[in-house]
Amino acid sequence: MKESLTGCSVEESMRLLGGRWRLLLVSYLLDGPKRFNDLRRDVPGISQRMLTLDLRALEDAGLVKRTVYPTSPVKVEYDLTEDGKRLHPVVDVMKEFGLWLKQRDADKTAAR
Amino acid sequence: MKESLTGCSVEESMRLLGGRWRLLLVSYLLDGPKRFNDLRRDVPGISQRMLTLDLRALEDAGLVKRTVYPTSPVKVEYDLTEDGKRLHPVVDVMKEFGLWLKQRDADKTAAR
DNA sequence: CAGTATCCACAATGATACTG
DNA sequence: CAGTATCATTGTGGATACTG
Repeated sequence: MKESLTGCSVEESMRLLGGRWRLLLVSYLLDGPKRFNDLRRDVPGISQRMLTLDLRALEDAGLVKRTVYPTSPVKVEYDLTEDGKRLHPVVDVMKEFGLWLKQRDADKTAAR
Repeated sequence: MKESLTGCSVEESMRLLGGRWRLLLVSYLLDGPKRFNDLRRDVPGISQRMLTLDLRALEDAGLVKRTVYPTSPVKVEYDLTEDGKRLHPVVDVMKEFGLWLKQRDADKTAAR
């Protein structure tokens, strides 16, 4: 394969996952299936609107599966698909970098 | 101040790297130091403005070092710092996922 | 419970022109 | 060559109210 394609695949990933919440949602879904309001609780700060939009985007990308149980009131479960589970290493590496970054900046602030 | 939950470090990373171009720029800088116009060529589609802004952001985050050689005309080199090189695994994993994603979608399109 | 529907603010990005 | 400056457009996210 051409070299030019490899660079663009980073862009490709970021286009899908680059929002503020998407990868974060995925990181919670790695624990197992979750309901809508579970995710609202897990991700304090996200609005209903963004939660819906990002879940839809992940669903459209085939990374998340939405299951509706026709109880009353309805129960909806979100779960990673097999494709979605491919994000595990992505989440891990982002988490690790984020932790390091926060630690570094904490040290920087402390040193001032 | 936000809570220091593990999940939030994913958010932390994405806040810094979540733009359209930043991680892509880093991926090219992993090859070695590059000049401004090298990067413009490497990343077709990026505007001068965004290239400047994102390089500044990465510089401010301590991930990229900017070196000016006082020749005429001036030569400016951008290079990853040691901290910036910590992004290598991030880039790798994003590249890998992006490649897989493009391949999957190509197959999907072909099957239509 | 799990959403939609609106409306709005602001950030991100782009286009174009100009400069030391 | 390596940028700035300015303006316009698009995208992202938030607030609030409402619904089956």
